[in-house]
Amino acid sequence: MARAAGTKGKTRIQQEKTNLILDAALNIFSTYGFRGSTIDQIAIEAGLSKPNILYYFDGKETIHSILLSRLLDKWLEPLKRMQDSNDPVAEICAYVTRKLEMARDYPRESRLFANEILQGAPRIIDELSGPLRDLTQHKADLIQTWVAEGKIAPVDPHHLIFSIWSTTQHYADFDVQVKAVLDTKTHDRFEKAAQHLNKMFRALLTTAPNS
Amino acid sequence: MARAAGTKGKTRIQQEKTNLILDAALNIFSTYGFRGSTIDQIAIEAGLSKPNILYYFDGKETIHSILLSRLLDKWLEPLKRMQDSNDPVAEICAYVTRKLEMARDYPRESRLFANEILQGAPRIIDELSGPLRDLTQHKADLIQTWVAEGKIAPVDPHHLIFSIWSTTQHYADFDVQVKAVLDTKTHDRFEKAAQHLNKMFRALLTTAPNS
DNA sequence: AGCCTTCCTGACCATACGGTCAAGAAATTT
DNA sequence: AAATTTCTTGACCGTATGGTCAGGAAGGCT
Repeated sequence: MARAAGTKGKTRIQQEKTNLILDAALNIFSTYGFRGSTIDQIAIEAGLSKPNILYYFDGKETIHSILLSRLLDKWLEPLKRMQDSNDPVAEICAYVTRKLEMARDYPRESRLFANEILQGAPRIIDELSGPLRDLTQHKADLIQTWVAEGKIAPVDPHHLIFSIWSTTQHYADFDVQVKAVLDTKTHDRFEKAAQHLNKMFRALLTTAPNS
Repeated sequence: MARAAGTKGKTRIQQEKTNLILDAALNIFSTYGFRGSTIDQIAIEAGLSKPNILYYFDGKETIHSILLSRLLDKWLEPLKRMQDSNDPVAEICAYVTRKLEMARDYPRESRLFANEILQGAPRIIDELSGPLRDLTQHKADLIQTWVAEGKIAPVDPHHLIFSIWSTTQHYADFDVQVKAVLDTKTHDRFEKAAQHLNKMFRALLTTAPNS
């Protein structure tokens, strides 16, 4: 009988509980993946009973889909904001910075997404082949014009984007490994990462076309 | 009563079956993660019965650990092979190439590893904090000497290594997304990736120290 | 062939999990 | 305060899953 399918459905208590549940579910799903998570875990995390969870949502699958669809909006936003500019290098570096900040501030979302992709993206393959592909193509075209105009060094736009995605999300998805490797000096890893990535992409984009 | 704990245990039939099972298990575990995989799935994949799987291995957990420990050796090898050289840039780029080839030729291993890390590395955190950390530190020191000698541009060795790991493994772990975004022109993605990554890391390592 | 070891499986068990439901507790409305 | 709606949960159900076991089949050795 799940009441609140949409977020902005109804009563005050529905608002509170649905948010509470979705937040708890995000913790669990991002940590253990879809199959690795149980409704009981989510219930405990949220401080509610299992039937109470099922009162607000139709089922495990539904909760997961809601989290995924919410995520995708937030996920594409930094790329959307990359626009034409007189200083493409700065524009791209700004995108890298935004993406890294997302990895720092929304690691749960990053891991939820990574879990889904890793396991073949069964629930969001359509989003990937549709909106994500279109947006990426659009921005790749933009980058291509920058290359054509000689504003940045020649570069494969799609693979540039892949490099940005992978390097930034790495600090969320592989955080355990990053911390294990860096060990004690782990506090400023995001600042160091920002400097490094900025340097790397700047170097790539400003290299002389020859060689 | 699982007979063959080690690979090189016993009879011909044990050899064949353990290899068969481990291969099937790698398919399943790398696709669905540990919790998302079932012994029945592995059994079907291997063309054996569930009790037969349990005859050769103590349990689901054991099979998974064996795969993980095997993986780690293979995983660290490309980095181990990065040695001091008169041409550090070539040395590092060769490492990038080797790593990308591993992503291309051993995507299952890459995904198995990624699944484990993503979910907090519960079963290999000791390996990360021990051998992986030591090796990484050792190679970071090597890179640092190259920087000190002015042979490569100043760069944070650890974050350089992270960038190499993330960009190369991306083509295995996020292959579904890569293919969805590239769509039709997907056949030569590894060649294009190799060119792009080579260019990127070469640019980073040969940039003039100023700026 | 006969004997012994290795290999294989159907049937079974205990637990975990997703999900349901009737009935009661809180809110909210009148 | 009574009536109505919303919220909550203990008990329960069917299935899936990891794992066991006794007994039989197959392979190897003399």
